Amino acid sequence: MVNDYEVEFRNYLKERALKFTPERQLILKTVFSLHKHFDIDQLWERLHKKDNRLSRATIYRTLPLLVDCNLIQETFRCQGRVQYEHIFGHQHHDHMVCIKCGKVIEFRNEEIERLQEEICKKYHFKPVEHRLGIRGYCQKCQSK
Amino acid sequence: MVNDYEVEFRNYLKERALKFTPERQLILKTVFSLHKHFDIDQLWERLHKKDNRLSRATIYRTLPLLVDCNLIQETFRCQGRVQYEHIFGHQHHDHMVCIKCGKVIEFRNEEIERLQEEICKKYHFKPVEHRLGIRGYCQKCQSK
DNA sequence: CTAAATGCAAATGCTTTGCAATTCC
DNA sequence: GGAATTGCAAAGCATTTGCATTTAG
Repeated sequence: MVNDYEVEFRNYLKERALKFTPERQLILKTVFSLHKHFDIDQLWERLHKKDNRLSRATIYRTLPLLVDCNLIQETFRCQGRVQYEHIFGHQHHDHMVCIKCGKVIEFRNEEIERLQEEICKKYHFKPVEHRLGIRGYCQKCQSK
Repeated sequence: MVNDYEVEFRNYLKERALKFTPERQLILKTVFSLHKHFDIDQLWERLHKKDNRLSRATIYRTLPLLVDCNLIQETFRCQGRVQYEHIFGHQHHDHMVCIKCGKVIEFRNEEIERLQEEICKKYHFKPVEHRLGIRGYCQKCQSK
C-alpha cells in the first residue's frame, strides 16, 4: 500500500530529478507515524531504532525537501529547537504552547484565517505561509 | 534626561538586586535608538563603535533581561537569526516578512486580537505573548 | 565590602559541508 | 553510466559558560 503522501513525495522528487531512496522513504514514513510535534533529535531517535546506520546528516538534508513539498512544516520552537509536524492531509491550524509544561493546544479559527487574507490583500502581500503562536499557561499550570 | 524605558529597567533591576551598569545602560540606549528590527550581530556592531570593549557575552546576558522586563521582544527569525524589536511604549503588532527582499510590514488588527483572547478563554489558556507572522512576497517582489 | 557583572577564551550544541564510497534511475 | 545520495568526520557558527578581575551599591 502506497500512501498519498508518498505519491506526493515521489512526484516532487521526480520533477526535480531527485531520487526516492530507502532512507528518504523511511524518514517520510516515520514522520507520518509521529502524531505529535517532533524535533530533529526525537526523529533521529526513532529512526535510529529502525536503521542504526541512518545519519543525522541525512535527516538534515531530507527535512527541507519535505517542507518544500508541503508535507511537513516548522511550527514553534521549544527550548531553541524547531518543532515540526506533518501537515499533508491536515487543515491549517495554530498553536498555543504552555510555557511551563510544554502542552500544545491546536486550534483553528476561520475568522482569523479570513482576516489574515484580507490584510494581505490590503497590503498587496502574497502570503505563502503564516504562523500564529500563543505562549502562556495552560489550565493545569495556572492552578498550580 | 532619563527615559521612561530606563526608569523601567532600573526598577526591574533594583527589584532583583541586579546592577545598572554602564554596559547595560549603553545596550539599553542603543536598542531604543534602533528603529528597526535587529539581530544580535547588528546590535553588537553598533555597540562596538561606541565601546569597543563591550563583549558579545554581555549582550547575550543582557537581552534576556530586557525581554523579561518587557522592554523588547523577539519577533520572527531571518536566516536563522532571531530578530528583536523594542516594544516599550508601542502597541502590539504583527508582521509580514517578504521571503525575497526581507521587507517587513507591521500591522495590527483589533479583530484578530479580540478573537485570540476569545480563543484563549475558551481553552482556559492564560496568554503571556502571542506572535503572528506571515511569510510571503511583497508587492515589489511579486511583480519582478 | 561583597555579590554581581564583565571580558576573554574555551566549550557547547545544533547544523552544514567536503569527500570518498555507494546507489538509484 | 553518471548524477545524486549517503555516512562520516570535520568544520561552522551562534550561544553559553568558567574564571579571574572589576565594579556598583
